[in-house]
Amino acid sequence: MAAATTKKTARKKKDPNAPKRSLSAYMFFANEQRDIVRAENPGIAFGQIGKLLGEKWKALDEAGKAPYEAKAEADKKRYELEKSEYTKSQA
DNA sequence: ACTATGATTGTTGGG
DNA sequence: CCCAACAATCATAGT
Repeated sequence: MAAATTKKTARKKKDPNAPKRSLSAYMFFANEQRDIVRAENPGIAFGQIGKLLGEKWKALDEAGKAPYEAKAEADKKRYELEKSEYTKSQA
């Protein structure tokens, strides 16, 4: 299997203005974990961190995700704004 | 109306 | 520079 291109996230602009998307709770969570996990695991490889993070992510309680979800919400609003322009411009 | 998809978001670390 | 697991997202299009 040489061709491991796996173009899952093939950057394909489908929208004219492409308001992009909003971040995910994971993105905010990762922002903190990146500091924590990596701090506790100095020199940890991305392969391990990725999986380890995911496990911990779900290991968190609702309250744990709360701050991250909250950020995701705020970010979504950010996207809404972009979309607003995008839709307007599109019309 | 509903569903399914696609595109995107950000992290890590190295060839 | 880009990729890949990891998770969420969630707006849009299509039927």
